Amino acid sequence: MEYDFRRIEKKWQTAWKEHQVYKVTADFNRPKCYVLDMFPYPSGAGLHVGHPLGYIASDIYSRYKRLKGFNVLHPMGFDSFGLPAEQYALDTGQHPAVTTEKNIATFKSQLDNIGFCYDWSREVRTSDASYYKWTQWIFLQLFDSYYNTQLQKAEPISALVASFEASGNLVHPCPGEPSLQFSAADWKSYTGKKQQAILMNYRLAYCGIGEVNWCEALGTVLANDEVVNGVSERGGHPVVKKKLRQWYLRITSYADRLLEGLNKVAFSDAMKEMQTNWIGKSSGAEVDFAIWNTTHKIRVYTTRPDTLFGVDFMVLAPEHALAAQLASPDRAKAVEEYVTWVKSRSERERMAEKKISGVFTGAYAVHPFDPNRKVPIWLAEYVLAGYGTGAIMGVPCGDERDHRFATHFSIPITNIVGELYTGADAITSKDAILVNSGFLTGLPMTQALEVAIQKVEELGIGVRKVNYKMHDAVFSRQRYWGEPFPIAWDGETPRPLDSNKLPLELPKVDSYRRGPDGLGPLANIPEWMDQKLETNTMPGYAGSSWYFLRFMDPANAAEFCDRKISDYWNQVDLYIGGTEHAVGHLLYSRMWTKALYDLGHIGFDEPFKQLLNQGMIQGSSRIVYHIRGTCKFVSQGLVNNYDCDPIHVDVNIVDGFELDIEAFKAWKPDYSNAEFILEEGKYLCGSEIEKMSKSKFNTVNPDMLVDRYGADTFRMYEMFLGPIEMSKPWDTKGIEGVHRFLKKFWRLYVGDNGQLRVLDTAASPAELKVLHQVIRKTELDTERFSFNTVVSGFMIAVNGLTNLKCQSRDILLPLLVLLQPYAPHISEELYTLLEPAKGLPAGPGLNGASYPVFEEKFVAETTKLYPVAINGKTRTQLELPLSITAEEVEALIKADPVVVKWLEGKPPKKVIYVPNRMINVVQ
RNA sequence: CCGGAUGUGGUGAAAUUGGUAGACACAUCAGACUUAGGAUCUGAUGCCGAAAGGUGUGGGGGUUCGAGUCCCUCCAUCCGGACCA
Repeated sequence: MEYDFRRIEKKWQTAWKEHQVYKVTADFNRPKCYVLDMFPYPSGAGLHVGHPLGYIASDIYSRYKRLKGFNVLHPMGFDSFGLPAEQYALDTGQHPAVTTEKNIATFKSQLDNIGFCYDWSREVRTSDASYYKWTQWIFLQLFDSYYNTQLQKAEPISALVASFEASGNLVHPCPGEPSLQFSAADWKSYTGKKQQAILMNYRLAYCGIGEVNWCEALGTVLANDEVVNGVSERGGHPVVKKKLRQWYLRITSYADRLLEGLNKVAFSDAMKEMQTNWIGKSSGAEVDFAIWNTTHKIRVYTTRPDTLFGVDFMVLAPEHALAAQLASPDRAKAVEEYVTWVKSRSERERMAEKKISGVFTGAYAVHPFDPNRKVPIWLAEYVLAGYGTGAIMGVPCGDERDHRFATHFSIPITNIVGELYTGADAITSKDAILVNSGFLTGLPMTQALEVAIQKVEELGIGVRKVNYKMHDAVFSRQRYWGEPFPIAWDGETPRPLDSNKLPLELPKVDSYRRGPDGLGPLANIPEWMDQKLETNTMPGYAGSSWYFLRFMDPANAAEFCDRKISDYWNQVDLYIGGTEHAVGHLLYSRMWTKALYDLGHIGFDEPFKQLLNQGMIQGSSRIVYHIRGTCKFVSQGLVNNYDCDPIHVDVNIVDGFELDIEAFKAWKPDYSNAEFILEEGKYLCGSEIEKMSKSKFNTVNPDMLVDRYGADTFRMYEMFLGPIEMSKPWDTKGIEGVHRFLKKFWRLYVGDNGQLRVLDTAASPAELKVLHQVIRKTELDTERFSFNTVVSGFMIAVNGLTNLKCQSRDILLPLLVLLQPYAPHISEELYTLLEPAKGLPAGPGLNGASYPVFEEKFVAETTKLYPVAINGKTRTQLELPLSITAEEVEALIKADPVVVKWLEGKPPKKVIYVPNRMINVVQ
């Protein structure tokens, strides 16, 4: 009987569903394990082979942990709010809820095909009102809280009000407006409106004014990467910076805890580094520079106050409040032109720009330590308004960018490091001894740093300052398909809705066009506006910042999650997803977790104990070459003879590199009359490794592979491709090898006649050795997420057992348990054949089996085949007992004919013997 | 530009602490069985060479008895950079 994967897989998927095999409950007496995938956005394109990579890994790990006796929570849901659905609605008029529902159905059926062990009874969707009710509730918690810097934790805003009433804001300086100071009496004298405005500067979720990339023609706000050279990527319409009222999360208050928290989680060093760099903590000072002949001051932030005497110019961000005012009459026009130009550029473009640009304002600042020194003030796009104070002091001698700037604009450079500086490159090290630096001259820079800061503070022209590159997260979008804010406006003051009014449901709209004045589409609804409700919606990361909590208690109508239950399931033990979420999603969910912890709603302050990043599966595109001005296509090897354009062709109609010509003609009507110039009777395509995407026709649908080879083959092949965290191109060809393995595995149990081959005969030592080797490998490598080597381990074991003609139940039964996490269907089928009384539905099935225990004695060796190297090059091998002594080895080696030959009769200088490793003879 | 990652046969890759480079597969070639093969099985397969042997983990340099692995340096590719999710 052949391995009939189609019958087997359908049968068990149905049975597992019917018997609710994967349903889990919080069982407080059992050890738990929470394994989570980053839930997907259900795009209209459906799953391609890149998506399931992480899901297969987490499924294997979940099943493995279950066999090891853990109560495993392994849920799945959908991040179902988002822009593509809204864009699709704009284009086609279909409601996002409808397309989203359809897309989710596709995703689910595709996922079910692969045989995942999700507990679907726990499914959540961020766009369901029953879910976003709690997203809104958490938002209100953040709105109603502030960060107590004394206690380093969030507290209800009522505690802050009490403190204001007792002692003004002395104890709690304002994070949003540091210069704000008031007494208890002041506070009590303020109007309610003013009090609310002050509290807004403390709230963890707050309202402010922000700049966005506004595209009038598209009627929408664009992301940085959707803006290219000042115009929209789609359509090429002009884009301008527009000021809008925005909601923010005060994530900067958590910056230090987000940094410290990295010490208690098992993320990769690369991931920790990325988050650390994103937070970008630095320390230094803010220093005021007076402006020549005016009363204005420019405040700069610098991490290198020790180089203050090397200041040769200042640069303001073109958006800086003083930028326009500073320009001298003769420079005004140039300044204005420059500012206009920069405003059309995205932050990304500005940072990536290699060409140096800038404009002199005509104004000068006064050097803070030397009132006679005039420092020219420039504007340049390399200084960003959002970082630090939006102004820098230019020290060309000590900073590479400043050096390039000074050189480009021929600004004279002051040397403060002496001979080290040759005029060619900036000296960025902190090791130099300062010269030409007033009271700092003669000090090493590291010491001067401290001296300079003290002097700055002493003179009252600045303060010591810790700075973060990270800024508060914009939490509102001028979009439709997102969570509405539970906020109603009372004039200028936002009022939270009562939590018993939640959820504030997203209303149906007739049009998804923007509202007036850059407001979101909700502004088009009269009933919405009548209630003065907020017209923004929340961003994509709102729902995904806490979904791991809802999975624990998904149906709870009274709370976002029962505390007893979240205490049990606790942190996610293993979180799997792509590095593209390295900073955004992970930092936001870490912040939300910390805030919920501070407010006493959960008992842990890091959401993810361990993080595994899967690599991206790239597409391997296929290219055909169209001869310009004809309907002919030329094979890849002959392109040089023709004038042709490369065209992406659907990879699914190419076998390896050979194009299926008939399929190509049928692919698009334009090509029905195509002619081909072949080489050796074939049309060969070119190839290119790039991101998998529909537009490049290089996506491969898992359904097709599951249909052709089965889910078990597909699962194992995805793992077999290579290390999970590595990016690699997809190549369908290799799947045959894994499929052959499963057929071979099947034949180990079932003979050609369809009879079970398994007997109750005792296992031989050789068979036991194979079994225990594979137990060890599977266990060790699954624990360290080296799934690809586990698959080869299985292949080696099956090759070994086939050669040994193994039929012993003692070997073949435990082997099924080992394979189950990787290939659950074939394992379940064979298990039921071997153990009819324990298989479903009579018993718990393989899911209830327990993991085989590795025993060293079955794999122990007494000898080792040693490689023998002469001067580091392996020349021969020698089988020696492991118990042999170094003296004995040396004697044997000196007598060995091969060794003697290579030494040409001369005695060896030294024999290096590393037990159980190798032998090296040094001459 | 900034940040992160990765470079090993024709291809995907493997290689506890530095210790036989290329396990396991794909592809290719040869053979067996077969009416047939896109089934199955056996063998070969880094490169140069008839062989002996030489050479080989992106390039260059270093440490070491010994380097894919450690150090320095250069190059290439991929991913991310705050309104795509």
